[in-house]
Amino acid sequence: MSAAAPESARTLADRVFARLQDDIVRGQIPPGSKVSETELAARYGVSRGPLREAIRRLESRKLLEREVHVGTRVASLSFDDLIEIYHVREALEGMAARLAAECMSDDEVKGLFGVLSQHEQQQDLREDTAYFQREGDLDFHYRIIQGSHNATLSQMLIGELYHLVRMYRYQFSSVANRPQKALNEHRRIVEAIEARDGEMAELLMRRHISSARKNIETQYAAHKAENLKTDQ
Amino acid sequence: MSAAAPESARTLADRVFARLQDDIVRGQIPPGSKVSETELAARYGVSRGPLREAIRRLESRKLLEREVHVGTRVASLSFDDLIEIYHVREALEGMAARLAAECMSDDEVKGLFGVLSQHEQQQDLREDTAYFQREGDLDFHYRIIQGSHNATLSQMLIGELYHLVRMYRYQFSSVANRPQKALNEHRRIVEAIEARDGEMAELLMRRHISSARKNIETQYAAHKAENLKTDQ
DNA sequence: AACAGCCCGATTGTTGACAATATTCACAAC
DNA sequence: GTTGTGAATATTGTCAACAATCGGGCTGTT
Repeated sequence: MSAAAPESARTLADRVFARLQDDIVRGQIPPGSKVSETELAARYGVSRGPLREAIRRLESRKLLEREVHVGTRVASLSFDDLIEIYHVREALEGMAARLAAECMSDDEVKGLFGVLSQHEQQQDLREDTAYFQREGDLDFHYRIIQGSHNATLSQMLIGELYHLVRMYRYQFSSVANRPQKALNEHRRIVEAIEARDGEMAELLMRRHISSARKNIETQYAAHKAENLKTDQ
Repeated sequence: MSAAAPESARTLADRVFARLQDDIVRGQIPPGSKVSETELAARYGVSRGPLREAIRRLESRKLLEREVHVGTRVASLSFDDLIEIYHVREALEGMAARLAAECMSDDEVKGLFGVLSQHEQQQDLREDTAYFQREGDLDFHYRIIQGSHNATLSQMLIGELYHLVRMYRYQFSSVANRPQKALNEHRRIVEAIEARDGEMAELLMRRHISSARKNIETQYAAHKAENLKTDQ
């Protein structure tokens, strides 16, 4: 299930935008591959007009890269790109947690606890927590972001950055590999929000995301070392 | 002088995108006004195809709002929108200052000092500092953002948010009204960066932007009170 | 054999015409 | 006077054809 269009959008261009975005994020179209307009138009049963509008929008979201008179290719995230994204996430989601602590309604906080205990139960039930954790992790972060009641912030995180993060996760079949630790961190963030302690919520969220980033960085270092070894 | 296209872009759609964005930001097209595609196409001497692509991209940047089968209108920033943007700026530019302190080259730091003393001189020369301060302020912030060496971060701030901020400033003929205080804050931020103290740089930058936001909020309150008075 | 220049095919950029939808205005009914 | 219905109109959404540009391959020369 994807977080695509509200309901099948009213216009062709919007629909093809949603479908194309989904195909890119899920890796149906290989990252870095060149895509032809006529080919895509045929694939989605659409003329090139609406398709080009969709392409321009996906270009704005950094999911496609265009070279004038040459063509469009699917974005391919480097590790460096991902690190950049995590720095931005740290800043933005930290602020989101702070605002959520200040602005969330009591009902929203209750819902947040619900998500939390649900994830903890799934954690108990299954040893293979990775997959659930992956989507569950997004659930949790989504809720807090929306809880900030800041549409600009939500748009930047959910509307722009998260597609890139999801694409990366599909691309590298990457899963959260410290689920228990993450769950503990989640709980403490929620507790700070419940206590309406914005400063603490921000601090904890930033640590949470910073940890994830450092985790990626060490994986990257290991990966690079591995490649060097096999290259020799 | 605008921060528009690198040089007259290669394609019509790109050119009309840059020109239309400039016209919107500078208020040549009144905020909130409905714009017709045929009208715009005539205005820029372009057919509707490229124009629609430009519109989609400006829609992504929140400079245009579209309603299906109804039309497109120029975005009109509310005070609430601006407050939202300043919260995001606080988070992102705080992170930018931190990264700048860690990543900037010595030359870049030197250039930052140059901008600073230049602004201080202008401040000395003229009592009417407001206008210079407006562009100078952007200069300063631009430098630090680029100094983060984080393209994603730069794109979000310079490529997306700043157009909205600039549009707002044109819309309300708003100028920084605490230039001396801002200059002092700028200097301390630069000093923190020079000392490679990322934590301090972030803290100071966040305070700096937070002050600006609170300033706007009080202006807003005063504005609202004024309106209530005149309405009665 | 290597390289420069040119031509051809393919793809993107652009256009104008056609179809579908929403707004508007007039008119009639209550 | 207001409200609801309907056609007319203007605007957006979509399409297929045309023009401009790039990349690759061929040929000819050195």
